[in-house]
Amino acid sequence: MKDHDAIKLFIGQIPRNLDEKDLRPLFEEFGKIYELTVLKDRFTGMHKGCAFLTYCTRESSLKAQNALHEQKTLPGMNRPIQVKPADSESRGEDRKLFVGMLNKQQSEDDVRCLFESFGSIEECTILRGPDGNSKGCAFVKYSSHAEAQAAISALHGSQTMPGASSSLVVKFADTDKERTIRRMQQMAGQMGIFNPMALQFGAYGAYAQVQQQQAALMASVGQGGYLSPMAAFAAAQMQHMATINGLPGGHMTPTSGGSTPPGIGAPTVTSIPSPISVNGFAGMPPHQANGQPNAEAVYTNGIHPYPGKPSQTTHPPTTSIQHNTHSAYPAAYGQISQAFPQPPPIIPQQQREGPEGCNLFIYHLPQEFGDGELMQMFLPFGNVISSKVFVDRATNQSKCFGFVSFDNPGSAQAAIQSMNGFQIGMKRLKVQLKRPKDANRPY
DNA sequence: GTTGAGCGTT
Repeated sequence: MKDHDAIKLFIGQIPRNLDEKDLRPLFEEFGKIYELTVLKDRFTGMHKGCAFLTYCTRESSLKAQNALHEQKTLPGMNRPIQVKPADSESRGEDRKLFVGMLNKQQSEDDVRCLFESFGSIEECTILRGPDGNSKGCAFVKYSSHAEAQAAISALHGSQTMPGASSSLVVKFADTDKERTIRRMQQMAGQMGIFNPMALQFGAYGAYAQVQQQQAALMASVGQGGYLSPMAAFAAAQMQHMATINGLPGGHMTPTSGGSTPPGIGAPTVTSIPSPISVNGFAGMPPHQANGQPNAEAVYTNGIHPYPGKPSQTTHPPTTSIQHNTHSAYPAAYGQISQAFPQPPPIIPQQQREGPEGCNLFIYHLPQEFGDGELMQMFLPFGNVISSKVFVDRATNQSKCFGFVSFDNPGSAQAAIQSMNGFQIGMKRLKVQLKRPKDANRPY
């Protein structure tokens, strides 16, 4: 075993013809070796002329470092051997902690008090915004990894500061690499790089797929059985379709100042869910050359007839799902991959609001709706750059209102036209432009 | 319950 505070060493300038067993004798005189690994090229497997070495004790590492680093040149090399803490070790990152969920009133001294019993603190900084206000987090650097680890064990989650929303967070600070990634993400967010497809392809896609299948099956609406949010919504749409087609049954009706939800006029209702809906792309309108959504294809819940597709047969549910899953997916994916030759990078949704006139306030959402369902509901009208259902922090329950932001005002207007007053269950959606923060002009 | 809180990485 190795000590918990042993140091991983980077060994450089070693001849490429030496492998682990050749190197061991060289290093063993300073102590027992815990691990020695020659670095090899990931692809070719070629010896890279360096290695990682971990002794069982910190003391051995230090001895080896002092005795060898830059001290001798191995046969065949023109530079002296390097023996130094690996990058992962002594950049400070392994003994530097990120502390979150602090009270914003807590000062450096307060934090020191909290952390000093676990080791000697080399550095303690509260993170502050430009205005000097604490961001509620800090960095604490100990003189050793072990001390830092001890602080994590003792303090992480141990208490909740007054005014903080959850318990104290104590963890190792980001490494350089992690920080770079974080920066890039922030930048991407600021530049408004957001691709709704990312969500489609991400975890939500699979979820939506199931939802859509359930919707297509139209299980017992309003009969007491639980319907998942999207299923309820999609089923509602279908009932709506039935209504406007003069078929019995729907209590979903369009209203709202004479505007009608899109999809009206789709003449045929069959039981075949569209390939797109089955794969979680329901509501993703075909985009035309002008980049505007094809409103006619929207909100048919996959019952928009496919011209040139002769099969209007009614399949039993299971069959239709399998049928679509297997045969139709490539077609849907083909469309997508044309639009995005490179798979789009998954960039976390960071941009909250769109430009003026692009942000909608939506009220009377079904209780079950989350961000994902909200986005699904509005995707047909354009590029949704964010969707947010307001949630009560205490109960985690939706407050039944939320926000959707588009990248252009036209989409927002189209969404208002179509969705304001749209009835779901006993409620009608209220869809309007979000009040600007500097709310001088009321809408 | 009616207009984007918050978990924050120098």
